[in-house]
Amino acid sequence: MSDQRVTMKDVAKAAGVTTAAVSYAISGKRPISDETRRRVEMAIKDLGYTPNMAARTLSSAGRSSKLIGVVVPQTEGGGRLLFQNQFYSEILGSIELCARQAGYHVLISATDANESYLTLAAERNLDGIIVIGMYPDEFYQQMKKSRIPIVLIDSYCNDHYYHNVRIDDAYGSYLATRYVLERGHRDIAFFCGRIKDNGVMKKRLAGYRDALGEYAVAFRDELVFEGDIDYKDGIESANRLMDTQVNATAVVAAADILAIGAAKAFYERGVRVPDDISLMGFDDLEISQYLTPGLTTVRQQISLKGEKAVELLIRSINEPELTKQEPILPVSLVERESVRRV
Amino acid sequence: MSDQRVTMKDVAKAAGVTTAAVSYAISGKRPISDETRRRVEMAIKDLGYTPNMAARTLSSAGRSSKLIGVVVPQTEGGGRLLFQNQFYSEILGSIELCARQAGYHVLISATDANESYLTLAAERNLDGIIVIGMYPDEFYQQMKKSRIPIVLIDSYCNDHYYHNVRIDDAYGSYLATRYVLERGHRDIAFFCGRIKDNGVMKKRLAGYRDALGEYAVAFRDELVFEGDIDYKDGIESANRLMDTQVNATAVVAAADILAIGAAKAFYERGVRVPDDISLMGFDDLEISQYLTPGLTTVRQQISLKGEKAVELLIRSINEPELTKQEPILPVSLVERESVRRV
DNA sequence: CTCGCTAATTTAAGCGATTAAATTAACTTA
DNA sequence: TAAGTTAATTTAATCGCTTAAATTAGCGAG
Repeated sequence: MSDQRVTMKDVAKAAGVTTAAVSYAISGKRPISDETRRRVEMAIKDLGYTPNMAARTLSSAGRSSKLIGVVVPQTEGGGRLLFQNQFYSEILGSIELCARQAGYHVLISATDANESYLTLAAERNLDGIIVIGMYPDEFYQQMKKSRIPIVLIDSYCNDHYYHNVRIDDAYGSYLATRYVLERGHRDIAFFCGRIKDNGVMKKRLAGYRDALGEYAVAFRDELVFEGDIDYKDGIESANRLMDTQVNATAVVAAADILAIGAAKAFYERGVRVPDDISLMGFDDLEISQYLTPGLTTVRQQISLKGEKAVELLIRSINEPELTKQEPILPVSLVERESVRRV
Repeated sequence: MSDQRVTMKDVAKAAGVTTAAVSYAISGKRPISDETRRRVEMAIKDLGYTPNMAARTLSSAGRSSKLIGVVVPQTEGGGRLLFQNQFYSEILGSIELCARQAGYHVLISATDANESYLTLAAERNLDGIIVIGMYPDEFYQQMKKSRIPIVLIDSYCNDHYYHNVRIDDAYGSYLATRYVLERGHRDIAFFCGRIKDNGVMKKRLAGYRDALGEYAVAFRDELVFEGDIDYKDGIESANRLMDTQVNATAVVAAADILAIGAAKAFYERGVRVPDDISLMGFDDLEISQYLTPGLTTVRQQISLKGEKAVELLIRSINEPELTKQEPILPVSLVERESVRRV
């Protein structure tokens, strides 16, 4: 009702100056006498003034909204959002934290990969966007039209408009597979997402092959099980593995959730991990250490990925001419109990 | 560089009318001739015009930003955000989805429970806020000063400024405990968050007591294990349970993540679930069905919570005088393999 | 003293929309 | 045919802030 919001005008009046002086006192873009600054600060405090970002965004030159968008993929199936997956929520958490510390707010969006992000960017005057995951090519074609800095996480998009934050997927997978090989396994199945449309999975498969090669183990097509990257398809792959008699003694999963699904399927059929079959994950989700048995996996510092992405995005916002950056974050093997010597 | 954004002025010029006509054509707040509307629509399409929300928010009367804030708690420990917890990310996902469908965007924030939300609300002209979880009293005192609609999820805050969306926690817990009792258990431990500062946990404890009472089983203080609501404290409680010789044959956990932690601790010490001890959860996180054994638990439709919250918030935005609403969502028991007859 | 110079502040023009109020055009109707 | 309606559009003010340009005051130097 009567509660008009406190505006800069009110502050100006209270401090006995004009709004311009208040603005300069706040931003420090022009020298202001100590006396004036003091009075302005007092007035701000007394009145409980909060700048209105809409006005700030609108008013000339700066044109910055201090808002960044985070685009999270949706599962094709519709319904469940992919970021119900631990991985996405963890990364989202760290993005929010870092962004806030840098004075930015975070808008989330999980729209399907249409032009709608373009609209979002324009509509909300986004200063930048972080895109998590892989998308169809046309998405990247479209997206750059926004003309704002964009950082991709876990994408193998080559377009040099975009910055990229990722881990060394091939090496991680190589590590995982080597670890299993070192423990005597030779018939090693590989569970992964659809190689065709997922650069991350392509790399992880490559790492698996590299390790096999190093141990002179022939790569066998029938040991590779593709599917969606969710629990269900982990189960699905494990069942297919058990049904076809390929006799693998170990499974390297290209994602922890696939491993978790697989573990469940094995359990259901009385196949014990690691006694009857060894199981290796990739990601090290928070849950993975609490599974029974604990999942041996490749750790990537998920929240570090978020941090780096924000850092890079903000740098790119401030340095528009910054050329494509692609930091590669480290991975490491976390030994738990799901793989055993054969 | 030369890419000035397309503004309403550009559209107006292209359509040969004034911005007012364009605005009315878009909003439909005044009658516009078919001919004009057609020309405006064409111009919008041709130029690729997207309305600028900052300007829209700023310009008079409406004063709506079509932006809602979602406040997610931070763990006291700092570091890890609580919404890395499946529960929060799942609810966040559904909130985003529903909000978007209703034409709103979602700003996330996980600041510690200071006045900063107040600032956020003012700064960004938020139309409303959804607050997930319990906060200290002063938080609620502060928050209502924002004068915008606020929907709390899982809070037992009585202040009638706030709407509330929750489940029947006591009943859920009653169901869980009764289920365990029905299977012959009499020494039933209860793992939960800190009762003192968590209304949800208080209710769930009450439900546990109710069920015990119904079966004439005495409530024993030493069977209640409090802690933080995370995996670690699930482990912690289970270890304490095993160390003190209280000899429980079953554990009812007031949250799935507590149950998951407990399962891990039992596993580590060679105590088998459900053979040696039965385990009951609460929440039915997505992961719970994939645990080994599958966790018997109380399902709450997490995403429904999000949907209801958005629905209620938007209703409240449109009907400012709406009196306090508190929809209670249903719970149900999901039978899996972690509880067995004794 | 006056002139220039610097520092601090004010003036005033936007930013991109919305919207109340005024205007114009096209019809009725008496 | 003049007056009265109604419908469609324009005019112009405004939202809360930023910022280029103008103004003012104070000061040292010539």
